[in-house]
Amino acid sequence: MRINYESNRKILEEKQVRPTAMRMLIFKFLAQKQMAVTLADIETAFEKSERTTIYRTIKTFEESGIVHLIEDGSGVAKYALCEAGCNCELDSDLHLHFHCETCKETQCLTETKIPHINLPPGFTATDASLVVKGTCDKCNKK
Amino acid sequence: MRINYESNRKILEEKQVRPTAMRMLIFKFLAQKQMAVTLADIETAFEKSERTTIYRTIKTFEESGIVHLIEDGSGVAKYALCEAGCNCELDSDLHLHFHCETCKETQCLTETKIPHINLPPGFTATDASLVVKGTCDKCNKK
DNA sequence: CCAAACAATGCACTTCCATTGCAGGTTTAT
DNA sequence: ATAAACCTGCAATGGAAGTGCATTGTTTGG
Ligand SMILES: [Mn+2]
Ligand SMILES: [Mn+2]
Ligand SMILES: [Zn+2]
Ligand SMILES: [Zn+2]
Repeated sequence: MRINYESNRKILEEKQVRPTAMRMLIFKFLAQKQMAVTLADIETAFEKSERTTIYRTIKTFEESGIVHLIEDGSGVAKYALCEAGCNCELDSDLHLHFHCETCKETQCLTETKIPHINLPPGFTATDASLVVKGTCDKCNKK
Repeated sequence: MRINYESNRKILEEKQVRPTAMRMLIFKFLAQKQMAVTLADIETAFEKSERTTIYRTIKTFEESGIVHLIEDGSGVAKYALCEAGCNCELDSDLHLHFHCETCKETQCLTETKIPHINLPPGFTATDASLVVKGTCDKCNKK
C-alpha cells in the first residue's frame, strides 16, 4: 500500500494541495469508492472527524480540480474524483452522470461524453451537465 | 383579459386541479414569466400570501403535470410551466434547460430535445436531464 | 337551503444541509 | 527561533424544504 499512498500524495501535491492526514484519508476513501459520495457519506465513514473539516477538504479538492461536484437531482451535492488529466477547474467536464433508481448510487460514466448540442440562435454555451436516470449494470443483472 | 383568465382556469380544471384564487394567481405569474422561477420568486411577487400555500400549490402543479421541476445547479429548485400537450407526469420531459450565467435566469428550450445517448452495456435509462450553461440570446445582444 | 364531508389555507415548528467566525494547533519559510 | 500561512475543531447561523394541526372555504347529497 506504500506505493498507493505515495501516488495519492503526489496527486495532491501536483494540485498544490498539502497532503494532511485528513486529506489523504478522504482522498483514499474517494479513490476506493467507485461511486459519487455525499459529505454525509464521508462523515459516516470517519466518525471521528469533524463535519467542517470534511466540508472544507472537499471544497479544497473541488477548487483544485481533484474532485468534481455532481448534482444528480437527489437534492444533496455529490462528489467524485476527477480522472487523471482532467482539467475541470478550467475546462468543463463533459462526461455524463448516471443515477441508478434501484441502488440509489450515482456514478461517472467517463467514457460517455455529452454530445454536441445545437442551441437556438443567439445562445452560447460554456458548460453542460447531463444526468441520466435508470438502472445500472449491476442492478440489471439481479 | 377575461379570455385569458378563462383559458387558464380551463387548463387547471383539465388537470383536475381546483382553480382557487391563489392557484390562479400563481398560474398567471408563471405564464407571464418566460423563465423558470423559484419558490422565493413567487413569494416575493405575492407578499401577502403564505410560503406554505405557495409550496403546496407548486407541489400540486408538479404532481398534476402543470409545471415541471428544473434543477439547474444553482442549488434551489426552479419550476416552469409545461407546454400544452406535455405529459411529463407520465413520460419524461426531454427538452433541455439553459442557465444564463450573465442574467442568472434559467429557461426551457423546448425546441431543443435531448439527443439519444448510447449508454455502456447493462445500463438502461428511464429519464434524462440536460442543463447547458452559458450566455442567453438577450445577454449576447448587449 | 343546510349540514356534513372534503379540500385548501395559515401558522408554528422541525429537519436537513450548507456555510461562516473564531480560537487554537500545525506546518512552512525566513 | 520566530512569524506568517495554513489547517482543524467547535459553535453558531442561514436558507430552503417539509410536516402537523387548527381554521377557513367549497362542494355536494339530502
Ligand atoms: Mn463525473
Ligand atoms: Mn423545461
Ligand atoms: Zn444500481
Ligand atoms: Zn441571460
